[in-house]
Amino acid sequence: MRWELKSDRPIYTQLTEQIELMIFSGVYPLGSKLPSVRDMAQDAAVNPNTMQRALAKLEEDGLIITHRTSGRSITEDARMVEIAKIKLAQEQISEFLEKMQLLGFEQKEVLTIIDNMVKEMKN
Amino acid sequence: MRWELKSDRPIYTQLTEQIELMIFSGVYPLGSKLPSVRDMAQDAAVNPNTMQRALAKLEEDGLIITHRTSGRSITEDARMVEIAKIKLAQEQISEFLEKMQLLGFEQKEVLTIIDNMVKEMKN
DNA sequence: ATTATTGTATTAAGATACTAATACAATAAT
DNA sequence: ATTATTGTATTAGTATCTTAATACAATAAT
Repeated sequence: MRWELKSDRPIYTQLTEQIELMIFSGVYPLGSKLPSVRDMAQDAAVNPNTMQRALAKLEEDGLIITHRTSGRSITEDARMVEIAKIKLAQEQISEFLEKMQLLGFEQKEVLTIIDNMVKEMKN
Repeated sequence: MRWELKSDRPIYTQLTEQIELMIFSGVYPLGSKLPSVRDMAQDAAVNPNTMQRALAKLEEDGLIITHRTSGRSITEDARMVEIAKIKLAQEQISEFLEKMQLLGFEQKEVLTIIDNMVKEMKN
């Protein structure tokens, strides 16, 4: 695994995102076992606690399951993954819309502007 | 002026946003003079430096002009205000789209999801 | 029963960011 | 010319967040 870790944001956040993506994309299939915290930490050249913190978030969201003394595994439940994906998206969107609203933009306006920006990017 | 200052985000950021909104909404009309840093700081119950930092951002964006020893005023240029408003929106949107992309969402998907969320909110 | 491996809790160190205190500089007002 | 008012620079204190070091606890493996 190639870890992309920049220093402009917390390491653990980036780890969480990247692992989450690996789950979404099937690098870690449903029900498969994860390496130990220590191994993953070493692989990412990071302290075990940092990796643990990254994993804790994924556990909160129900993506991975912890077996006290025999490691962690990805959930068997495909819906869980889908739900997590959508939940994540909605969190981002809500946060974003709130900001925009705070800045005085109507939701309609926001949609229009995004639509235009997306169209422009395609050129 | 009623300042809404929570402690979950930097004070200066919140000040900037609120002043910006006041400019957008005409509370401070084009060309009008702003109170002194010290007065505004006292009004918001904040250290002058904090208020100054908030104002610095607005100056960067060309919304306000500093007259070395005779205070600050709002720009006369209506386009400046409009540009600032759009710039602000685009910054937010870019940042947002990047995040979503990082999480594995296509821009089309993003538009669809937002569209649905906005529609749901209206119910 | 012992050992090795797993996750976890606690504490401390380090870094960063925010705010405040203070002193300085420039100039408009008098 | 003096004074009061303006913005600004510098420094320091405080808080918070992130990461690491270390020790603990539970149990699967032997």
